Amino acid sequence: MNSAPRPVAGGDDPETAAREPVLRAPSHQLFALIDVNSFYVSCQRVFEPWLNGRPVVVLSNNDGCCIALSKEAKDAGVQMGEPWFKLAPRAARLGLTARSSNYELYGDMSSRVMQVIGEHSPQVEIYSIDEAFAGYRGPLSTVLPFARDLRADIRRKLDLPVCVGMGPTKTLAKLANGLAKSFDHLHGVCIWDTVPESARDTLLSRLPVQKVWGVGRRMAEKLQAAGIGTVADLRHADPVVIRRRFSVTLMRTVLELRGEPCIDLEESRDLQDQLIFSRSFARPVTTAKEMEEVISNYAQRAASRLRQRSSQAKTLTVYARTAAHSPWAQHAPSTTVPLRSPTSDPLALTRAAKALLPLMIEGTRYAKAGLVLTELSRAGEQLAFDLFAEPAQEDSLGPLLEEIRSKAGANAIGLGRSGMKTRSAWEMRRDMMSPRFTTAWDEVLEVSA
DNA sequence: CTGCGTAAG
DNA sequence: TTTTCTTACGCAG
Repeated sequence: MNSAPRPVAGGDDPETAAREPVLRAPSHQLFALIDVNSFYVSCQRVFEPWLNGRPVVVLSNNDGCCIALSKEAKDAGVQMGEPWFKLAPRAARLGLTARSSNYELYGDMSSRVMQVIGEHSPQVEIYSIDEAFAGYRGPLSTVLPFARDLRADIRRKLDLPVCVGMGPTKTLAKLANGLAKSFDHLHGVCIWDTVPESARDTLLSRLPVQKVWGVGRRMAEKLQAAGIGTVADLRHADPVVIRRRFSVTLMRTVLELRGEPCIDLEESRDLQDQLIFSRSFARPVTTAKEMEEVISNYAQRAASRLRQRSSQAKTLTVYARTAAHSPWAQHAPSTTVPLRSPTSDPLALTRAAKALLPLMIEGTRYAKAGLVLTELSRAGEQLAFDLFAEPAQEDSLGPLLEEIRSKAGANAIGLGRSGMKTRSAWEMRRDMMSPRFTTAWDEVLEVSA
């Protein structure tokens, strides 16, 4: 199912191949993995250039812990995931600057990055907010210039630093990207095929197996127990044995490490399987009244995401839970509500989400709540003979709310209690926000020439 | 099919 | 190894 087309060298068209057998340089299908260095930090720096060269961290929602670190912050000993309240006392001494995460800004910068990549390659798979795979075919001699040019272009157009790794498989492109990041003399670009054979094995026999894309901590432990500790060990392992003792996915990884492509470029996953909207609260929520406000708010934000994706949900799951290791009573109520017909209507979703309220235990200290929307379908497609299909009238509210929000801000309007302009106690803490430089007219960066 | 574990960034 | 959030996949039952 996931097997890739073998890379075709030169002309796959027999007629062409016969006519010019020697004129055509061998052409390889290669993969590039482009990845922005410390993406969130780099986005902040584009608009706050005085942060360049200084230790900077970006904090998770609620200003909880560090989710992005500049190189300088790493060098200063700041750890990924470190809670901000522990770091704050040392921050001044370290010269450390923190920023609340600003996903609007990152999302906007991300699409600009993807667009530039698209100008360089006809096949692009957006892999995450800051990473993309791109297909490349052409003679080996043009690969390095391609990668360098792509990197320089992103720097020139967006002022973002990226690393580019390339190889005959996605796994090797990932690996090469890691090398590009670790070795300064590579200047952010590494082509696996140009790494000398002798250097490859030395390199791989020093890399712990966990560095491989798809091998996490658990798998690394199991592999270690089987005597496979390094990437080189894994590459030399018998694929059949790996499939039997571990999994078919890991076998693909082994083959990919050997240069045999097994994982396709997925250019467009046109419809995601599910949409999750969940947030921890700045302060615990203990009453049904407050929880109603929370889930109404979440349902409306989930609805607008659904709309942005031109998608509709048939099923909604709503849950809340107490903090994982709190000394207080634990509770994790959750319920799944089948919706009458696929919808992205904020009213319908809000109504459904209220099914959580009777399951709550009044007085319990809930720390987080969320919605899971599943059985997604494209908006507009309706089941042929759905007797219960909602009339189109219910649909008109969503776009209206959207329009008002985009003009007046996300909290300008809402349904029921969630429409308050003043911030509620449970809402995210974002004390160190920088403006939304690229997406909100009233926060646009001012330039003085 | 559902729930759980693993992995990713 | 998590004090974040989101998505996906494989496996067991």
